[in-house]
Amino acid sequence: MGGIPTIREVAVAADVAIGTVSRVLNGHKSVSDDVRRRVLKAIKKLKYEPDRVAQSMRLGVTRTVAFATRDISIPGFGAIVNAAEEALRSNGYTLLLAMTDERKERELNLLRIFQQRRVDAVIMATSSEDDTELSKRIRSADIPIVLLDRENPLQLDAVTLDHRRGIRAATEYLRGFGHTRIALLTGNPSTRPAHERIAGFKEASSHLGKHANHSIIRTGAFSAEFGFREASSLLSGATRPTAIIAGGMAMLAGVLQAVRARGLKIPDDVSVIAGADSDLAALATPSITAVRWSGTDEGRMAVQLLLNRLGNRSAPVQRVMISTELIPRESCGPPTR
Amino acid sequence: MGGIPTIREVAVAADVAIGTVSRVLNGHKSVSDDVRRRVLKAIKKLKYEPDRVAQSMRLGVTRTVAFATRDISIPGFGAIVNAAEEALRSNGYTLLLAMTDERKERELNLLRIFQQRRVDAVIMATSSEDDTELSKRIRSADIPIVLLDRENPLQLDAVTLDHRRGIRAATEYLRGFGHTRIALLTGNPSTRPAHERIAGFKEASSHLGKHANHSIIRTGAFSAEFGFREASSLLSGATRPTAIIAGGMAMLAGVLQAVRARGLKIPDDVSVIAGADSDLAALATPSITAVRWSGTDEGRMAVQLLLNRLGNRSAPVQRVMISTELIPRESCGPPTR
DNA sequence: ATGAAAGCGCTAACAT
DNA sequence: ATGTTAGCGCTTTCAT
Repeated sequence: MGGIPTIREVAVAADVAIGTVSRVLNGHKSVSDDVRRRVLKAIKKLKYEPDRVAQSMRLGVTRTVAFATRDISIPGFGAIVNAAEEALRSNGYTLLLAMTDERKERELNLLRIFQQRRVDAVIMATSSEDDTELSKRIRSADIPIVLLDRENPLQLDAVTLDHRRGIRAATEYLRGFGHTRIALLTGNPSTRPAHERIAGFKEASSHLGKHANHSIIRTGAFSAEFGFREASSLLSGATRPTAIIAGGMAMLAGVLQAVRARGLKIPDDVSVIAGADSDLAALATPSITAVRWSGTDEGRMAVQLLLNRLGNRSAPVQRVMISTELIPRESCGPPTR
Repeated sequence: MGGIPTIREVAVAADVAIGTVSRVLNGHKSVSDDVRRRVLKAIKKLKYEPDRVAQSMRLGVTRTVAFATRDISIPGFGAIVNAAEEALRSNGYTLLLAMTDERKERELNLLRIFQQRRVDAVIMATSSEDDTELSKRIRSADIPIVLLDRENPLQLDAVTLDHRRGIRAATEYLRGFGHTRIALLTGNPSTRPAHERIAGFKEASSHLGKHANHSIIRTGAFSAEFGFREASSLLSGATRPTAIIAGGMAMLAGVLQAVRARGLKIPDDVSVIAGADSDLAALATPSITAVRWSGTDEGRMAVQLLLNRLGNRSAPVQRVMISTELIPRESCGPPTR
């Protein structure tokens, strides 16, 4: 009584039964205009707000969706989350955000938390697609899960990115300048964005004879640190690559740093392509050629799949691929050695 | 029975009363070892996970905190949210994220949603500090609110940033090169980060005579678009500024774009300072001098204040200011006209 | 140490 | 058209 008003207080104030208040709240037909008015007035007077927790409990749905991502501070993820939150909110859902830090323990832990909180669905990019424990936990979670740029487990809905085509285009673009010693830096090949990039990279070189193909592939992580480390080691080697593809969302910063630390000029000494677009790529001097896609579409589509799934739990698996395109800028030119 | 197991099923499986299961779950002392073992076994066997929704309902606390920000895709906000989520999670809380889009309607709407969802507290940066309707709603929300880089309403806890000192240092730094025609671009002066930047800017010029001070201040928004628009107009004017300070998180990109579009060189034609650090500032060529602070500290501190408040609702208002520093890089030099 | 039961705020099924 | 009530899953008080 002193605290937050409940439906009961509204009922008393309007002199009706609580069931009637509930009916008004939920727009049921069979309520007389007079009663409806009285109830509405009482609601306004008491500043009553329905308790979504109680509703969740009663209804068995929370209208809450969890979004688990590696690290929201990575440029690019923000746009996805932004779009997802907006799509979710306009459908009456609320977004719950959690960082996985790309650590399996955390993911497992988060899955439990999501389960306990009874979220209606989750959107996530797992750290690995072939860890059996993780896969098992994911499949046995009886919450709909939409994978983000992952395709395993296969029975899950997923929105993926066409990295393969993007990196193939990037590689062909570099070959067009005459590059043969091209390095691709990317993440753990057990995740889709890494192995698809590798696939696209190889496809672009498949017509080449063994002797003409001096491709270098370094895998490990999608991070800026990894990009810096690998680019540094590559660039200081005797037969350094004439072009580098930074195959990760956050990787470009590390690669640029390494290039700069070695006093090299882009594109004169080394050509660079970013596997994901960003402010940095667009506004660096020289600007960096990049593989681009719409993070907004990605986030929106994930929510779309989710909503579909929530509407029909037994519908067939949904798979949507977001297209990518190469945005040529100033960071590529012919090799000079 | 077919679905998710409840405490009741665990009780049946362990052949005890549900109250006893609850006691085991919550680590109460008075449970015999034998019973505890049986209960634990039943929990494991059934893969029982306590329902946090039911707990919330019973306990009147959700262990959920809402974070409302303008746009999570703005570089800089990610780090804050990241830090906040981590701090929150390690304290058993879950983060609920929502975008305000810097629109009052949305903020009002979000406040309602947060109230309905019975979040325990909210962290937010409001779009305005002097809108009476918004202020009233905020003060009347009976949820603890921690302001982020805002200081009104005054009765709220807040973590603020020392923009004043940062911009004063930036301005003095530019004056040290001999600049007199310096432009400050920043957001709506009704918000703290804008008026504090303006204050710092003015402080750095206060010793100057009227005739020697050709400062230009343009306010409106913190966005890249605003930065682009204002920098463009300033740069194409007859008496263009010799230095520009981009006083907003997302603004640098717009300013750099404008400079580039006019074919101007930094720092030869115009010196540039960013009011917030970013990958872009650090790795642009030339790299951009920036006012820097720790977003991680900012996010963590907000959570700290929240936790304190939750521990004592009637404690005095808490105010913490995060320090800033100027990171000199390559984007500033003497004016050349 | 453990069981029984009330009750958190709500919706929906059942009465009238 | 409206009132009454069971019950969602849990914690806690009160018995024993």
